[in-house]
Amino acid sequence: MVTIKEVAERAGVSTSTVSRALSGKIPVNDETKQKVLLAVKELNYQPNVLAQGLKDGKSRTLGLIIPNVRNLVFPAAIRGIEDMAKKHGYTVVLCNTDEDVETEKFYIDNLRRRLIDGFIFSTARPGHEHLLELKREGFPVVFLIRQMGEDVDTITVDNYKGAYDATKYMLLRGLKNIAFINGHMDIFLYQQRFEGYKKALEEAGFPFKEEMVVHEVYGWEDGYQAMTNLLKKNLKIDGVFATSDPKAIGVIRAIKDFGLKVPDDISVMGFDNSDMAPLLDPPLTTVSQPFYEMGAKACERLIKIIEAKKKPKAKVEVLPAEIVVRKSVV
Amino acid sequence: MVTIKEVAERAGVSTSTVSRALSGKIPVNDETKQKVLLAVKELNYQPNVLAQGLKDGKSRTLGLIIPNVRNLVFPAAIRGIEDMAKKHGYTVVLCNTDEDVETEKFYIDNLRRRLIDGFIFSTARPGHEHLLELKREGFPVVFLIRQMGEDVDTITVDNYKGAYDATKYMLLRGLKNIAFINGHMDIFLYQQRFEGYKKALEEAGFPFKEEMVVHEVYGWEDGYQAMTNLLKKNLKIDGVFATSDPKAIGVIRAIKDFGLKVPDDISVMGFDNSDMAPLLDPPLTTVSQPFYEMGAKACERLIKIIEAKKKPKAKVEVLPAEIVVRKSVV
DNA sequence: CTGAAAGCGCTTACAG
DNA sequence: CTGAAAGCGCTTACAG
Repeated sequence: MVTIKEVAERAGVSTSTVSRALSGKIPVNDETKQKVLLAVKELNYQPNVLAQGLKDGKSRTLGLIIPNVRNLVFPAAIRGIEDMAKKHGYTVVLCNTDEDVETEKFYIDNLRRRLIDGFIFSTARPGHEHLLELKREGFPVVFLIRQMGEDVDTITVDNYKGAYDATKYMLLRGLKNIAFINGHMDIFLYQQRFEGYKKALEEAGFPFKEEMVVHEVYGWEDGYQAMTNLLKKNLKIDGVFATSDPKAIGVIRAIKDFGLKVPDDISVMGFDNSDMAPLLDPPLTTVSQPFYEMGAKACERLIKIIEAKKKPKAKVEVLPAEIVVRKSVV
Repeated sequence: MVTIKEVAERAGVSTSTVSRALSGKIPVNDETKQKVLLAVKELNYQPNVLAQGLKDGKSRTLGLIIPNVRNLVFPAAIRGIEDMAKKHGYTVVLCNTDEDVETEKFYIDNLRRRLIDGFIFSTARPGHEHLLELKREGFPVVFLIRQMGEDVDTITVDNYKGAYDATKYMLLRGLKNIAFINGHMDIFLYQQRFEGYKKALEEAGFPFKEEMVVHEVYGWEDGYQAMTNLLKKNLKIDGVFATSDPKAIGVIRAIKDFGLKVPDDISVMGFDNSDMAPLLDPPLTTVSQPFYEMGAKACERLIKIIEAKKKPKAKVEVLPAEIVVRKSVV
């Protein structure tokens, strides 16, 4: 790699001048500048980012910590982050934790040694209070999708209203016995979705029934199992609200395997509007989380925090969660 | 961050000694070593990776260049790479190019300035000869999934045999009119799959027909369109071999929308065995590429190249592509 | 406006 | 075995 020294020699100036001509922050005589720029071009000089980083303690690198890239919801978010990072000259390091706290801590440590400039986490949940600590230390942190309190900048969706609207929509379509297949209740967004569901039922005069609700369901296999169990209980279910697309996929499969039809016999509502939703059979009616935009916003926010002179006050940004009507609800 | 200087002071030795005690490569008196280790522990010292990198020109970071994370086939591969990188103390930067050469070059430049140690590319195809150049320069490079010649280390799958076997399998199941929905023929693996298809047909005494083959199809929308066009031509198709799972998804959708059944009226074979394949309706019979393992192997190979004293000769590793029988073929 | 010098946090060849 | 010094490639306060 060609270094600043070689450029300086070729341009007949000191390395300081080269540095200044390139940074643009400090005035340099125009003629000198031209000489430098010429030498830079001729040698195809590219400053060494590690050396720059060592100087000012920044690496122009962002850490993205998620449970698992293979989860349907992340690729779109990653893309949003990536594109925004690129636009601002940042690079992003991807880390999968499988929800494991130790793995998460390992990555945080590891990346801090690399002078990472900030983190985006999609892993917030009880047991991960060290993330709040990181933020308190003054380290740039943004939460994406999952929220934990109000003290960390967060990009999320209106999970309560999304679930409320979805349930109400199903009710309006004439469904009367709507089961609820939910995720882990220690994750805030699943609490909110549950609240939305309950509220809509209540307002419609059909208070929710314990036996129609299953929590702690994760992924499509689990969703399949949960739905199969429900089906066997003969509860006259005519609709299911699955609080994620993967769960909905398992639910639909279970209904079909039980010999019933979606939506003719049982309607299914998902949550996520992941890339797969339109490809299912029937195409999935679901609540949309705009993952790409959310990722882009989270990244933009993080960069703003990193580059701010004084840290702005944390803000939780709640985007609307809208129903995308397709074919899985009557 | 605590620096090596503080550790040295606390342990009452020089920074050189701290460095040596930690590296382990150079002998240090056992007692001294213990003092150092204690100080390291007490201060929770973590060496600054940027500073280390500046010294030996390495960053312990790998660049992964793919067309798009949102393509179904990549998440599993990424996970394999990630897990292996973590095991060896490397970090990976993810870059999406959308197949654009300029974007790819931008990332390569950008990452080289960050002293990236090596690259994994899943973007090889004509027009990307600069990747071969990179390798020729002595830069550690591995190709994943897509191959381009024999001069770069590559982890791929036996695309010819996979396609041959899949076609033969369909033939054996009694199918006689098998259409072929293919990707861009400038990508080597699509050439190979096409060859495999032709060979199997030929051997069975049904030489392939031009009107049954569509090239340049990308993604499920395209697959839908291609299949719809084929269907309208009334070619008595009883089977379709789509050379990627996304295309197969579009093909199945098109067949259903045409009022026909899969596999009763038309069988569909995919290629990839992506995470979605078992979730389709019907579950997709497809040729398996073991993405996770391929990613892990590519990463392992890259690290081996990076850490080798003298560069090993490039090797193209071809893994078997096996048929995963599910329900989309009679 | 420009150069020489110091320093970012490490590692390692050179002495001892 | 250990320390002082030099150096990795930059940037920037200090002089001029």
